[in-house]
Amino acid sequence: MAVYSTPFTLHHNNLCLQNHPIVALNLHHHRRFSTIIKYVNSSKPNHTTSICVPEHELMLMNVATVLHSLDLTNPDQCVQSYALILRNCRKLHNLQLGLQLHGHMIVTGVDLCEFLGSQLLEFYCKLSTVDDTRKLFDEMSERNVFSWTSVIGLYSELGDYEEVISLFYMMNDQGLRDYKSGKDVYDYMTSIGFEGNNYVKRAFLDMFLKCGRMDIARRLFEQMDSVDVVMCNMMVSGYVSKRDFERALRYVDQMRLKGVMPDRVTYNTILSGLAQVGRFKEAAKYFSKMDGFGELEPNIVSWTAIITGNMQNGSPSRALNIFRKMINRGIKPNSTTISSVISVCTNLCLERLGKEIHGYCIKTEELDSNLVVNNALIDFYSKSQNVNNGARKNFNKIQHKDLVSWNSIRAAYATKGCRDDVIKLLYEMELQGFLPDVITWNGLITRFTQYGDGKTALEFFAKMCQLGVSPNTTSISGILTACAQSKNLKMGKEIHNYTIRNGIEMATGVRSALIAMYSGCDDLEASYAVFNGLLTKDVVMWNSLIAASGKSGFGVGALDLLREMKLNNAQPDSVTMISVLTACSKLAALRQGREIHQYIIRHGLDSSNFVCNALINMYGGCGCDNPQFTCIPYNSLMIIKVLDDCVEIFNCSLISVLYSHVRVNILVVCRKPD
DNA sequence: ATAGGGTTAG
Repeated sequence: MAVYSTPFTLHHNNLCLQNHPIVALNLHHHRRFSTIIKYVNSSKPNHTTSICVPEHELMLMNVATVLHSLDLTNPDQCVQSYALILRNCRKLHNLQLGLQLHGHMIVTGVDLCEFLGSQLLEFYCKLSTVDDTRKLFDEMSERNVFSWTSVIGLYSELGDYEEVISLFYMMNDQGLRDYKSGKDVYDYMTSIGFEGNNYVKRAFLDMFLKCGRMDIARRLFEQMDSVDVVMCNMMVSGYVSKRDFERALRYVDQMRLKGVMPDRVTYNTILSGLAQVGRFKEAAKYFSKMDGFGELEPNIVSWTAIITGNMQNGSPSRALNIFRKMINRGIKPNSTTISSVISVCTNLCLERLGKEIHGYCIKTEELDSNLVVNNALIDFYSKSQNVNNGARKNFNKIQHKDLVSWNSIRAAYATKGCRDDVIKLLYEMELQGFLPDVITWNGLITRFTQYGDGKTALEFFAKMCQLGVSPNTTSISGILTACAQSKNLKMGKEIHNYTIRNGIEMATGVRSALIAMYSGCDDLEASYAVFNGLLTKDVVMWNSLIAASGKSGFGVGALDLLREMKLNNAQPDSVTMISVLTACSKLAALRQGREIHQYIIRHGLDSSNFVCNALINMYGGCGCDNPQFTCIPYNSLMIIKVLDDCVEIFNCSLISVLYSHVRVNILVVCRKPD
């Protein structure tokens, strides 16, 4: 593991510090102290001691010793000691000592972190006055679920339901949704027969729905004396988020029976749910139902739901078409629509359109200053290789940056392979109080791999593990690709073992990455071994092995696999075609290439531009000149024509040719030469 | 105070 030249202290990992002399000394004190506390707590104390010294005095004496020996340069150890004493003050009902300790904490300036704060608060809750407890709670800068639970529990015991609910809303606002503390409060309130008004019930309904406890939510909903459209929509939304559209629709019927008419929010909820899972036809049905229906007329939310649904389900060009239709209808996009469309531009490498939309944003104050829009723009400029004048400018513009902003700007530098800039940004971010998450590391791993620097990608993977961030399947696939890229078979094998030990080798993405890793490290036999070891072989696995064989120069094997695949009743798809065509190209196997071409036409796989490009490549690789292209479908010929024009007129390299309905609309995306 | 659409990895 390389040592960074820049300061790099993202976490206080104290595990490795235990051998440090000062720390060891402190640990010694800590252990001694723990023993005493354990002894004080013990229900059967040692007779000789307990007879002559009362428990409280013993406690005081030893606490004083510990406080004097606290090593203030080791915050972690201090926190542990303070917390331990506080816990025991609580158990021994020693208010005075706890207050003294709080005073000591203020004097020494120990950081009231989430953990210590929650311990101190719990002490105040149990032993001190409500006012003092509340004062502490309000002044605490970091609150975790335990802190909220303590203070909510306090008010619920006092029977101050208004305060319980108001704290509940505050907790939800801060993004802390804790099912257990909510359920405790709820159980407590129902147990003493407190019914609560509809406001209270609505707050609980919200909580149970967000925790996915449909059973409790449903019971609560049925107990309501009266329901309004908002509460019905909450139920519909709950089922939609569970992807249970049938029940969601049943609630729509039910609300009609109760005399509540579904509104635009009801339809938008269902619409967006369907669009998010790619059920566009049904979504469109609801959309057209709303169309021309006065109050239910699709609004910006309805349009945006359809656009993002298409975007997130692999149809970005369709998302763009819908966006254009929306603009033509005179509907003004807002920040939500814009950020989604910028993401489309990023994915399709639509540089001109992206810049046009950026221009539109600059003219509108609301869009220009929006965090999410600017985050999307950072990524857009990063993917179009414009770091300093694009991504960085938007990053600097953001007043209150969030983790996404930092992740995006770092990825921008990673795209260019700037390792030092990335490390500097990690350090700067830490100073701002943000910790890197799994997306941070995955972003760095994949970008550095794409740049061709698998070594740095591996370095960040190690750093990620060292900091205790658990790798997920994306991290694993990424790091396997990095191993292939840097031909690091040893590390690749280690990762393979890791996946087996942790039971994550079953994920499709990981399996195909394993196959690609071994072939990339020139061990095609191992790729075959992984494949043969699979119990079920889906088309993705076949494609992975075919691609691996082709790339390793074993084209004959790739063609064999295609035959074998058909015999095993696996249906080849367009990805299969691309791989086998590449193999044919390398083998100059024109006869097989033509056969595959026939297969492509028979199965209608020629609508993908990638397949067409592979066909062009195959005929070219087999030494066919232009006349031979007559056997290529009409759309490919057009692409070639456009490609030639492109090179001739603009003198640029073609990176991607996109078309939805080729005869009608061809879109060529170009990149200036580097 | 309560319901619908958003950005970063793959």
